Amino acid sequence: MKIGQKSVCCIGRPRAFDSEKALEKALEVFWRKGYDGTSLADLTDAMGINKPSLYAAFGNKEQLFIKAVDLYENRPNSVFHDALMQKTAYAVAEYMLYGVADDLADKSHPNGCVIVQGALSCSEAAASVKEALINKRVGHEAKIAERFAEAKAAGDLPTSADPEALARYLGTVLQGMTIQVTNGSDQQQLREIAKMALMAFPQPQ
Amino acid sequence: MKIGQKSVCCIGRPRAFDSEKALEKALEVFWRKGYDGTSLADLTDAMGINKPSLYAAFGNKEQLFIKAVDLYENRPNSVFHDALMQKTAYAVAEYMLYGVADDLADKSHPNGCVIVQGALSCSEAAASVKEALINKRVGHEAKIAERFAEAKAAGDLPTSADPEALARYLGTVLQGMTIQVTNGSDQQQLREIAKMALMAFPQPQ
DNA sequence: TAATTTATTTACCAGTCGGTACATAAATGA
DNA sequence: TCATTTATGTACCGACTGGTAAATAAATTA
Repeated sequence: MKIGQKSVCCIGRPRAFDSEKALEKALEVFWRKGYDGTSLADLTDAMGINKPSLYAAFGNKEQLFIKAVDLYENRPNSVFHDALMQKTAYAVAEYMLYGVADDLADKSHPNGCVIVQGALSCSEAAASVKEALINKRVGHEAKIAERFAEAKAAGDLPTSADPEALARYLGTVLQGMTIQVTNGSDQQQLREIAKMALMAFPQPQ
Repeated sequence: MKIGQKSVCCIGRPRAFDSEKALEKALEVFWRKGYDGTSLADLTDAMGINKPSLYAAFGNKEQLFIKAVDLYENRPNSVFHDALMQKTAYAVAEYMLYGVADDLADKSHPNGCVIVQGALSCSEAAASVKEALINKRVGHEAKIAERFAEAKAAGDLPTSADPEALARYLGTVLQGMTIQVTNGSDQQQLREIAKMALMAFPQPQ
């Protein structure tokens, strides 16, 4: 609905910070410290803004967390979406296992996965956040199961295969790998785990 | 060093609570809420004592957590120790996977594993607790690797087997299963995961 | 009974928690 | 220039954080 006007954007004083970059900073803190472990002071320090700006732009701590996790899910190099587009169920699992291994080993961002670690055990104040993350994890597994069901219909998984069980197994290994990296496992070790996990997966043909 | 005297125990006013039971209550709270998510008020409420008693008996929040986790590790029905005593490496893995599946499905205690979830992502105040839990997880895997190395020497694992890689894979699946149960997986589903994970493990003979 | 030792209760500490009221600053359109 | 709108900085809110000082209570030994 662009109307060729010189008005930059909106009425009122323009915000002095980049909303997206501030959200990235917030994500990094939540990722590192979890929801309960992150204070508003941690957030405003990292984001370079003060509390009223944070509340005006993002709602409150909980809504900021959800927005940060949404950003996390839609990261440009998200392994998840690319994996689902592989040609066979085996290739999907393989892409996801090695892709996550490589991503987890990447030291340019905090350890692990914010969806797994953000609010695993938590205070009552974080209960709704915990539930939101559970829904995301379950939803991801459901999408994998759906992809495996397609593969089964397409004939590249045996008729005896259980798409949901396969998805749960794959999810289990991926979630376990996020803990392994916190334990100190490096890229090679994570890829070894991926390789072993694949041995339990129905081979193509 | 029992000397047959009628003195019950010690000098001074006796404590009015059962130290072990209070510790069990503390464990349950930490298990459910994690270290950051648990407040001293949560603890004193659950333990039925007040703060000065807690501090006199257990030190501080951090020391109480460590003591609670020690209690957790030495639970009577701890799968871990029993698993290591099985006759073959495969039997060790099998016992551990199915044992953990059953234990995780047990609704008489909080979900998951306090060693995995207690301080995965956490505040700076919990950094030392996080490190202690990492050490425990790594230590457990090291004991499994040791057991697998014995098995390899005994000839019940192929000479090509890598005991440490096998232990890491097993640990990964077990840790992933603790998250699965929080996601809502039931006993049957956890046992399915255990079954699949075993398919990647070197078969006996 | 008196002195000693330890546990409990109450009340409190400074610091931090998530969140907001209010005054001011910077942009807009009229 | 002026009213309007939105963002910012400061200063504050009550509630809660982990932790403790001090008084009292209950056991011991002498």
